[in-house]
Amino acid sequence: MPEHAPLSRDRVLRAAVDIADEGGIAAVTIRAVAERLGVKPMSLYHHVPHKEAILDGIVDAVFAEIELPLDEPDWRAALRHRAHSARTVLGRHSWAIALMESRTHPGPATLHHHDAVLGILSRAGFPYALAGHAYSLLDSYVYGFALTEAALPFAPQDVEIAVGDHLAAFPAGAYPHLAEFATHHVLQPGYAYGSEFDYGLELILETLATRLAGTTRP
Amino acid sequence: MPEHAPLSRDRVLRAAVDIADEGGIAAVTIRAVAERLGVKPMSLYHHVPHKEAILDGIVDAVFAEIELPLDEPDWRAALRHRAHSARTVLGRHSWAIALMESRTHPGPATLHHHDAVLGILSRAGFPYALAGHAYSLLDSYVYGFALTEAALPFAPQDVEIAVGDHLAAFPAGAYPHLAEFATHHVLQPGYAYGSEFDYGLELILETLATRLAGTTRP
DNA sequence: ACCTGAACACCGTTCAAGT
DNA sequence: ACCTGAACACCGTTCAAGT
Repeated sequence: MPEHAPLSRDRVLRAAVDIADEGGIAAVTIRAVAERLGVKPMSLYHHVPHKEAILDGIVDAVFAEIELPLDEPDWRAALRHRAHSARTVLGRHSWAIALMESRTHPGPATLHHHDAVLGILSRAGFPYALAGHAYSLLDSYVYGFALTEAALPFAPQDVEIAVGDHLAAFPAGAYPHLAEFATHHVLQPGYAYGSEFDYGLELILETLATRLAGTTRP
Repeated sequence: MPEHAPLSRDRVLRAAVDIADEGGIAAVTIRAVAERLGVKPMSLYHHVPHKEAILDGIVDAVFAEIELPLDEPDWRAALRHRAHSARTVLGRHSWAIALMESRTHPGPATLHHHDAVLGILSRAGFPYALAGHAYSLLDSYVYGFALTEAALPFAPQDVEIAVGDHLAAFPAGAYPHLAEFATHHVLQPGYAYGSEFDYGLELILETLATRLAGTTRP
């Protein structure tokens, strides 16, 4: 049984990520992590100073999963790849989005991630100011989209039923634009919120390309 | 003393918001809310079914604070105003950003907010598809920026000191692009991460305006 | 109707004790 | 060195009892 491999910070973090994926961040308790590892709660404290460190650690572990195409010469392709990967990873571990807000101790994977993205912008010839704009805009968009997607009041696959139920529960005429938008757009066959991601991403990348073309490094 | 006004769902939610503002979302416990209201923990259950309902309620209360300029004829001005207000409100209650991810029961203020934004887009002549793109993009950006800003590993006012410390703690050369970007841009006088918000917002609004000009309602 | 005391099954964490 | 049992000060919530 791999359960009895020696305990380590890494095994603690992996168990915590698995528990969060299955039951949300609230399910991550010292006692639950210990039980999954076949160990007593107190044993964890020999590998991790306190629960906060576990939370910092699993956020950093999530960042480590995001792919960074370091050998991609085309900056737009590289940033597109990073954005898609970030969205996939954050979709798989949606508890991590909420956790980011309160974690102000970036780990090595997080710092490496930021370093790599700045490297892509630098090699593409973005002046510092424009690189700052680009990074802020792209990051905000990607994390924000993941947040919005996670907060949808229904699972993406049953939009029709869920939105229908929601609308039926509304006081008649209380949210006219919402009702109109739902019936004429969201409830139409073929609609999927997820596909909005690419529209926004491409709009941002295209506009940044235009602005890059109009500058030179100072 | 207003402490002895009759208890109500509203007073419970207001107390919960105040506690979250002061001590973060973890400080919001049934017992703490009760104590602030000068009442015993069990009394809250006569006005709120369980703690989850308090969390749903305070997220909705935060949405209610965001200003919606319903009488502004210029759609860009209206959306700009909404975005600035959302950012201010989410900055004041940064715990709410994290909470949004797990709240899938939108309250009346949240629904009214979405309805109003869709109304602005509709009156501006956005076809359904473009309205969907615009809303997704703007919302993702605004929430994502608030999230990113809240997650900064230092208070905005002491970037210089904090970033300096962080860089000093790095293994030499471990994050070269980050170090270069920090010394040549972030640490320069006059830099403030907060001012990135307007760059991204205006880029999005401008590009949406261009795309709106190229469409007609189907 | 609204409020509450006691109790239950949980938390994270300390400390002293085991190997 | 690594692991653990017992204990402490907390949680949210049920239930029966008070006004």
